[in-house]
Amino acid sequence: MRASRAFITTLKEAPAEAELISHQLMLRAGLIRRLASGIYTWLPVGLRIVRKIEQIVREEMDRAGAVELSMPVVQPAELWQESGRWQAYGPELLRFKDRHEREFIIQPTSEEVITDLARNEIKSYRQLPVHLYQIQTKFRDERRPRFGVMRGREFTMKDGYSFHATHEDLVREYDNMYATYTRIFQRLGLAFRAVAADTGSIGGTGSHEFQVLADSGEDAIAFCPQSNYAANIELAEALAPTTPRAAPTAPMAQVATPGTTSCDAVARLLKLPLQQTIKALAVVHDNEFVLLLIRGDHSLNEIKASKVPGLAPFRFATSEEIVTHLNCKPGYIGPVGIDSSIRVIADRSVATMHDFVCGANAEDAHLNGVNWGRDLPEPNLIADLRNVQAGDPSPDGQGTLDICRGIEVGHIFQLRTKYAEALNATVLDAKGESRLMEMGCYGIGITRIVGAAIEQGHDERGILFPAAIAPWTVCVVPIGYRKNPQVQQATDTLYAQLQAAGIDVLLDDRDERPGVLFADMELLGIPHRFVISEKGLAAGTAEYKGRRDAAPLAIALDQAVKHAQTQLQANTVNA
RNA sequence: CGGGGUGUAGCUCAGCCUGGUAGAGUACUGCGUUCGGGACGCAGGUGUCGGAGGUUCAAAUCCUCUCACCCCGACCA
Repeated sequence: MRASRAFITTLKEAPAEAELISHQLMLRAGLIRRLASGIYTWLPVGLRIVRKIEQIVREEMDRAGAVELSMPVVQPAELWQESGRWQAYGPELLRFKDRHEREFIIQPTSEEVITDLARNEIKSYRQLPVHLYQIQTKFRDERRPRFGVMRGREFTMKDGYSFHATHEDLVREYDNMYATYTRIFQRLGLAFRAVAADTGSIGGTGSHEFQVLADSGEDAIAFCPQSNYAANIELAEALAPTTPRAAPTAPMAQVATPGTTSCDAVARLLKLPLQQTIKALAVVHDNEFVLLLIRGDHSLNEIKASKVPGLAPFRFATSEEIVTHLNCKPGYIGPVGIDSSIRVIADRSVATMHDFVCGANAEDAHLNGVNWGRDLPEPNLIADLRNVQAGDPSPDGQGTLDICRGIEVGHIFQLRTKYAEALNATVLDAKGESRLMEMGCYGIGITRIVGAAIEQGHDERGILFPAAIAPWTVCVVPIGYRKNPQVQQATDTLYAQLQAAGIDVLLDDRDERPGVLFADMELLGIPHRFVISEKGLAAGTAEYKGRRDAAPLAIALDQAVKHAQTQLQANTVNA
């Protein structure tokens, strides 16, 4: 393609709306333009990237035995009412009425429609397994759209759904998808990690997220360098300390801590390690006031807390409620001397502490040297309540955990019979008996991948796209294309040769100074560049430079195509 | 939804406090010079100052309301 026809609309400065580097670069490179909050136009250059990602996903899904279909973006409310998600999904589900006052939604996913299709079309176990997928526009009315295309409201997702006669067969397909997703993200040229994920209301272990590793990611990942363990921090188990609780060595004493409300500040005031303090978090479940105890240097994992039997759903108590139940302002509350009707749930690490520090339930005061059994009753319940942190033992017992951040770009999930049950999707088994179909679902955030790839690959000059998803893999930049006939002829020849070799090449024929051309090609992240100049032609060479290379290389003109092919080959192997 | 912030030329922003002719850079158009790293000169076009109401002789500027957008926290590809 010729750059003069490609609708390249780059910006020197990033619009003020963008905070994240990938968002800034996408705007500057002219990949997207914002239409409304969380809603973007994909400009021609950006769309090329999206299409390349889609194509890789499509090829690998097809290779894995899935078949593509397309379901409507607009779906009738009835199916969503039948599944219960009309109520459960909440305000993120965009609803509207047609001219007949009938209610509709714009799909955030398509479990209802696919299950409806399956129950109508699939009657026998002999028709199974089936795996159907689509690459479609989704809409989720996010509370807070941000980071451009990484958390937009309208986005493109590949969503696949598989149907099975048995759970064993679902597990087989789940493993198949795990391998397929691994291939897809490898082909896309991304550094990623598959991590165990929360299965929410379904339970069990059947869910993995595929996370692109990036410091700006919204998710925290706990992984073990010594083993294969990796999990979303929401899920990663914090093991109970192996050393038993030590005997008390000090009497309990009240100490004055005026104006000192955080564990950190208390520890500094008393010159004690933060690990010796306890923070009490007051929550309310179904009108019951409950105290959760976490070690001072730990943070509460709300997902874990909401899984504690008899605690979900919970919310944090208000200041007024805290004063009512503990007769003390927040900041100085603790588990000692409280009404015995108040349940105390302690994190595993708290349960083995001794001689610890906690709030005294009196303003400007804490207690030091507190010990379980002696100064207060044993906790009503001991549970895993905290987020793991770096240095914690790995749950698989094979080393210590480290923490990194990631961007979720894929998620695979064993749905089991949740939707089949809600929509009564059954087949007859070999004995002629009716059985619910087992279901899996598998998502890939196509448009999010563009942002994630840029987040992972950029420098001060712009984007560093992996060759597989770059808008063009090679560009040819002539110096003096419109002024020097020799340059023009040599450029056209190389361009034609590269095209004939099946390479996706961009010829920058724009009537601009060389600096502008170089700057744009680098901003766009095109991985390979040839420069044709009068100087080079005199020596019979073109100049080659990889986007990540420090210095250019002179290549004989008749070797240029071969050189490009070699570079692309190397690039593919790397990816 | 709670907290913070911003709306002035396509883009980045100044002007607002202290009311009085709407500005700069960049981008755009024309001409000339320049041409291997986002050139230079000259000339030119560019705005309902987010919107509505109010105060005032006079509002981008002060007041009220409203809308949009961005950032920080609870959800998800």
